[in-house]
Amino acid sequence: MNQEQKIVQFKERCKARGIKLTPQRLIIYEGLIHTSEHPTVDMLYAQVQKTFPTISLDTVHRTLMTFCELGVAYMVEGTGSPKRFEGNLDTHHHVRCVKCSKIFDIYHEEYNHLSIPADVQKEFQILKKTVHMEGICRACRQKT
Amino acid sequence: MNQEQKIVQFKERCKARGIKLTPQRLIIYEGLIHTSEHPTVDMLYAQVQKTFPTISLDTVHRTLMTFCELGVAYMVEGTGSPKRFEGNLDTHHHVRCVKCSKIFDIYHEEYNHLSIPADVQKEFQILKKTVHMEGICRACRQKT
DNA sequence: TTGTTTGCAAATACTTTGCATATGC
DNA sequence: GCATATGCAAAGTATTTGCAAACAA
Repeated sequence: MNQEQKIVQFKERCKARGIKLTPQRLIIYEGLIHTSEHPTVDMLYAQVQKTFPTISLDTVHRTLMTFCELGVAYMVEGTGSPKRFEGNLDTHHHVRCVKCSKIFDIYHEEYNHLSIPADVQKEFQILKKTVHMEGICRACRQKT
Repeated sequence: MNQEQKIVQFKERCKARGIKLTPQRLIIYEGLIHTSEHPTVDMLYAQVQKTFPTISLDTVHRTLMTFCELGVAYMVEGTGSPKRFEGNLDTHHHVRCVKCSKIFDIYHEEYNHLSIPADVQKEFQILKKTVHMEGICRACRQKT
């Protein structure tokens, strides 16, 4: 799905859920889907502020949480703060550099069809299933 | 490996790395491996305080970080704060309840032998590879 | 018009740092 | 004895909350 289509879908989903389409929400959504760097609240705030100077950090934070509930954004798994977000809903996986904290997307068919163990199936209603890797990226290895 | 053996191994690893074996470190380590609830710093602090009342929260925090560097503990992947830790180093995976934040261990052979995509292999020195699931546990489903 | 959302400010939660004292080796 | 580790306090960062004003529907 291209970004135009995503925005159309986003608007529809807001309407369907009775969530108001404010300019803040739209611009935050656009900021989120135009980057692949899995931004923190602050990173997105800095970005959005360029075109919408009066927005508050707080609104960015609350809006991202709303997006997660709406199902139009994900919070990226990882260890610790700050939280990282993404607007890419295609099935994919992550690898995070433990030195620089950059997160990269992984597309790998093998990971998309993992079975869920029967005992987990029984106890949980599974919402998300991803492979998460940690390591040291090339750039950070060369720094040392 | 049973817990006695883990403690022996822990002491050896401290000595090998030139890390001092303080009573605080030992009691925090014991606390960590005697629970399966993937505790936060605060949870472990509360636990350890029962037998070591003068310990500081701070020491618990710093000690857990030291353990992660030593490789005798892991920080559990997830979304947001507070950090969660575990002393179980056997290959396993996690499922987290998005409602109550409880984390459960998953042992599933299929997950232990996932290949690493060639392009990831090229860019990263991978240190850890786990399957992470999110969902709603039985107890939380029944609450609603 | 009406209930939702925003922006601000203050409060809270979590984590890190600096330093003097204590302690394992 | 000496370098590391601890405990305390303070600072720093991240997140959440309460509320009046603004605004989408």
